[in-house]
Amino acid sequence: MPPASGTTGSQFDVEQIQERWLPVWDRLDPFRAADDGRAERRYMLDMFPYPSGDLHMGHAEAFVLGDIVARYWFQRGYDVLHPIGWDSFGLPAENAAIQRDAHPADWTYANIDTQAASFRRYAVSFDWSRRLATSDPEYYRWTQWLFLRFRERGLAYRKASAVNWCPKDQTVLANEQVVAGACERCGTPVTKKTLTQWYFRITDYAQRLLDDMTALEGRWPERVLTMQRNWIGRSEGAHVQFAIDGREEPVSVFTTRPDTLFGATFFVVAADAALADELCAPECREEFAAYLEQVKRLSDIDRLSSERAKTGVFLGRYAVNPVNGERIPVWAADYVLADYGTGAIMAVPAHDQRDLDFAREFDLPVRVVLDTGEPDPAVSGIATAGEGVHVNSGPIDGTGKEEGIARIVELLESKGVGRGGVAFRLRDWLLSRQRFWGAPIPIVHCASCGEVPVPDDQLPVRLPDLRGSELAPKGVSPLASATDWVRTTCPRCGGPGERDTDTMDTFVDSSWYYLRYCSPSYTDGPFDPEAVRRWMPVAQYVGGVEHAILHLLYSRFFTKVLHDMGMVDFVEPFTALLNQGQVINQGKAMSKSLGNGVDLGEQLERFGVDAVRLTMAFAGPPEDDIDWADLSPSGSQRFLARAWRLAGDVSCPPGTDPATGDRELRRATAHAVHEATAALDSHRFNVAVARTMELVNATRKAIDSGPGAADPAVREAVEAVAVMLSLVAPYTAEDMWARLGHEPTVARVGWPQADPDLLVQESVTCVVQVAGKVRARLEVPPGIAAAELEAAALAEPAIVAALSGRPARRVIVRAPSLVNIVPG
RNA sequence: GCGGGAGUGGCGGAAUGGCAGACGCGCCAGACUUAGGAUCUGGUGUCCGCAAGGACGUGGGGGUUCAAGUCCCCCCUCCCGCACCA
Repeated sequence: MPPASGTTGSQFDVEQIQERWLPVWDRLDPFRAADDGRAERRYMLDMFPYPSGDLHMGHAEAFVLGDIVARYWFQRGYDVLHPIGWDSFGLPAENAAIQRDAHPADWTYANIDTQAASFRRYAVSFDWSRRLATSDPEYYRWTQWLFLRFRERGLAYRKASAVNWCPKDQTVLANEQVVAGACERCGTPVTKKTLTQWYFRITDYAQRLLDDMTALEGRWPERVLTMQRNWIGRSEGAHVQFAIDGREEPVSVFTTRPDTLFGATFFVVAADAALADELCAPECREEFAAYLEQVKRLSDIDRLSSERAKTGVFLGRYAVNPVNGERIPVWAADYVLADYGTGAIMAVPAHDQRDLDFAREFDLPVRVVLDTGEPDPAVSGIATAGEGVHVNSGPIDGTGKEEGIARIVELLESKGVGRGGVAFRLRDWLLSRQRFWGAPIPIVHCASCGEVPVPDDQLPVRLPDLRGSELAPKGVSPLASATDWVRTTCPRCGGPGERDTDTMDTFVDSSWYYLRYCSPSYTDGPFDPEAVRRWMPVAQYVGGVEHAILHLLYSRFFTKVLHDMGMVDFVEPFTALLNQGQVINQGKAMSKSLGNGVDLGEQLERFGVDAVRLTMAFAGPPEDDIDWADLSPSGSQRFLARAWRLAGDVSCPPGTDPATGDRELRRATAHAVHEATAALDSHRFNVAVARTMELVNATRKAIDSGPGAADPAVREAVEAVAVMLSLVAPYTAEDMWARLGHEPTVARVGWPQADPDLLVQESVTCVVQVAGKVRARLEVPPGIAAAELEAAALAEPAIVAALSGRPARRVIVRAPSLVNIVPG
């Protein structure tokens, strides 16, 4: 039997209210997705958490915002999918396991249980039946399955190259995980190491990842789109072939300024590219080898330092400029990147600052081919990279930049030595990790068959049982030491084989979890295509901007691949994205070293769940950072108590027709509902709360000094308050609902409708301005005619006075709210 | 350097080109109280004024408009992202 009354007494007892309603909600399970086709479906997704410990203030902020959206949709009658799960593979679990001499799963699943309990108490409207964790074998089985499908399509492949290496975590990192030359996770400067690793061919999708962003315009934060565009980094230009003395094949370079081709005075190859080694003449070998050693020792941080002088060595070879046949020296340098374009460039020192710096360092010639009217770069040291008129450029002399580019590209194409084209900054996604706690790469290496995929019916390839010090980083994957696990038979020939000992980047796990939620226990594939058709794409995604590139780009890539495989019928997974701001304290990010951390559990203990949720929602626009020191959870608690007391004051019985109630309060209710609805639709949660507060104030006034507690309009108002509060302060709302004589749960009773008749005001305050300044106010009927309003305004004594005899040169009337008189 | 975003009371923040400062915090005063870190009421942008009232006011400067926090141009400051990508 659900309790038909709320907590008793006249004191707002937070603790008692929370204890009362939690078990009731457990029993009712009010937020399970029906998926029965009776209502329009909407998918509200929060970025799933990493189970690093208990929930913190940041989680509280992010999840309350998503929860308000989900609860609002529930109230509006949608069939809402609002799932929760855990991104539960990853390094911290391994470190904890080493420290405690335990298995990473012990720590991981204990933390998941802790967070789940906290989410329950925090009253997030999850469909708990869909709970998943990426470290569950039933989940990573399908991560492995997807990897194999990608491989079949040529989208997962192995290659040797110089990769980012974190010396502390003892693992490779994807480009996206290197921030300013340091490991995104631990901040250790990243070094390079040549290894054979697995990659996803995300570069095949670069153009589509870029193009499809137009559909996200206006629905995703602009800065996220910008960051992705920058990351993909599309450049237009030309590929130009340079013949090299003594080499059969020409070397192609990419340039965005083919119009400056006549100004190329030397040629540079990335020192760490295979090409440099190949091109090096025997007499330069020694010097080159020494230089290469020096380059490899540099960390990215040192290498990227902008103050650093250019370095390089001459390779003893010459390249031939295809447009003028000029022989130019070939150098190796580290300012050219091995993995962008072809790892080689034509250097035009007059019009590219980097090339100019290099030329000045090594006394190479500088030839101006574009007159921009600026000082000679050879003298000033400043390359002129803008617009101008071409000189010393044979057939394109006299042309500008645009035309010069077009003409050169034409010339190159006609001679068969180049073509117009694009280059992307985006690199393929390095997915192997030399770590234990991740999804094993389902490949067997066989001496006679090579790379052999593990057959689907043998998935998942489960992790061996390693624990404690067995997981300590040693530069190769801990899996390699599990010899019984590594040794296997080749699925193809039956001979001896060895398992791949790397695991997948955890971003692979999170690139498809939103699909798994649609059918979390499906056993015939990663997801039931029908369920995905019903729920996807995600209508609203909520999460931190720290995933602007990594997770969101990878998920978009996965979705497009799955689309091409015919498994989904959409190309973008997340229709709308909301980036919540950070919770900071005293102007700074919370941190242990600053000692300014705020403990979520302690806040919840002191102020109650609802007050903390309300404080987060009311603080300001959801995407702004909120400084906890500026806020007042105790003020939130006071407000909730005030709202709660209203429910105890209502004295007409449930079901009373409000039509006979006080019209002024009824209008206030309609107005509050109307405004709150608009605010919620545009994610202005703080404004929605403010409108609820106004209604509480108006209702208090009506009870104490208006029509009184027995007026039916009072009940109508308080019931509206309870429903509006059910999004933000579910405990308080539920208890109010019970005190009003209703059964639980208020969360599913439906959003109030504002009666349009009540939204029309009986009279409107019209502002009368003279020369744009307010000089009088008139109470007028809302339907007043413009001419009548103008006459009334001109007759107003204060207006006559303000005009002081001047005639009205012009009168602007915006009936019924404004009249502006422009004096002559 | 390139790109993105933001500057409104003591504070967090409101405001389809149409009454700037909603709502809240804080503060002041009052009521009820043995008491108040409870509750309720009123006040609270700045300046002048006893008041009525007036002037000024959304980072700075121009502009468009009957009317600008809002639109346009220039400048200043702050935050964020990228940063040898040829």
